[in-house]
Amino acid sequence: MIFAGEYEHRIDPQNRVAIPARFRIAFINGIILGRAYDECIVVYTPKEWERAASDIARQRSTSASARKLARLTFSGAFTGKLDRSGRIVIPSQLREYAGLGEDVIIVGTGRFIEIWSTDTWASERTSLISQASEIAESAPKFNQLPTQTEVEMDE
Amino acid sequence: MIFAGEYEHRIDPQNRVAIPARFRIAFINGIILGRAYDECIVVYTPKEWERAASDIARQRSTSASARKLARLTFSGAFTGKLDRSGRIVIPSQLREYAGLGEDVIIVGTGRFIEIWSTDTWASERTSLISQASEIAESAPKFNQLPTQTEVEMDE
DNA sequence: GGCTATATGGCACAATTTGTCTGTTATTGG
DNA sequence: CCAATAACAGACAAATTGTGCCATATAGCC
Repeated sequence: MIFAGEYEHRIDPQNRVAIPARFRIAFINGIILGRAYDECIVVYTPKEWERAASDIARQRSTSASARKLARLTFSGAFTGKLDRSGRIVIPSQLREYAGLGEDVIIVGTGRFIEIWSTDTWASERTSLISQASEIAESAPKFNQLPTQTEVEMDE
Repeated sequence: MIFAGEYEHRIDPQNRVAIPARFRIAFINGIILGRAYDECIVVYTPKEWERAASDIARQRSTSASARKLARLTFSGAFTGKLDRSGRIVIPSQLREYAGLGEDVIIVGTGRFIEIWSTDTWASERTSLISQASEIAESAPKFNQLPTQTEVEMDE
């Protein structure tokens, strides 16, 4: 499944937020929330998470940089599952990291989802749009996923 | 099982600390605490400990650095098991080494867990996040564990 | 306009964490 | 060698937190 679109949602007093209904089938086997490299939360499907995590977990821990990468990646990752009404709990560490208030924006970004604070997203969005053609130009041709790693386009 | 997330816990007057409930199934056959290469305690599953230990023990003892590594690793390792409420006793040597006070942070870092003093972790965490992109790029693709050493992503 | 499906608020139960207590073992001093 | 005290390990219990379930309201769609 390819995730796309922006959706406005609200975090309840118990730190839960509803995943947009159209995305839920992708998370029946669980959901992984991670600290993104940007000021937001990444949401992985188990499959996508495995792809991102297994290489990192396999590294030898005698290397300091390997340990750092593992720590960075895994310390910010939380596994969970949807409740009966399609919600997930947002761990406080991630809420704080992404500066989430009550209102959040859930953004589909292809192979995964992102959760942004409304304000942060607003400025990110503006900046993206205004730099659109520069961004498109800088598309890296290297550093791609293996070609046999086919992305499933439908469900 | 892949360990992930940060969890705040407290050491009781008898130097015991609870392992986060979601991690416990991995330790039903025992638990090994070791002096980490960084300022924290590493927590291995028996399986993972065996893998790490045999890697080191296999080396020729004609090499001075191999002997030192073995000494460093094994002298700081303690075996134990969880009590009925999922707690382990932290040996005083390790407590002192990691500078643990009452409050500790238990961090999942992939194949094992780490126990940090709250303060030390706070600064490590900040440093990791601020260097995130450098760390991500420095990821060594070499020096991985054998591929047949599959990392189990789910329970 | 009504109906279906989705989002959100609240509530109750269950599980987890942590503090305490007791029994046992080891150690030290008489 | 025995006894007393201190440390440790195990078990128990309570309180807080978290999780799951249900009900209601809202929005979108036919």
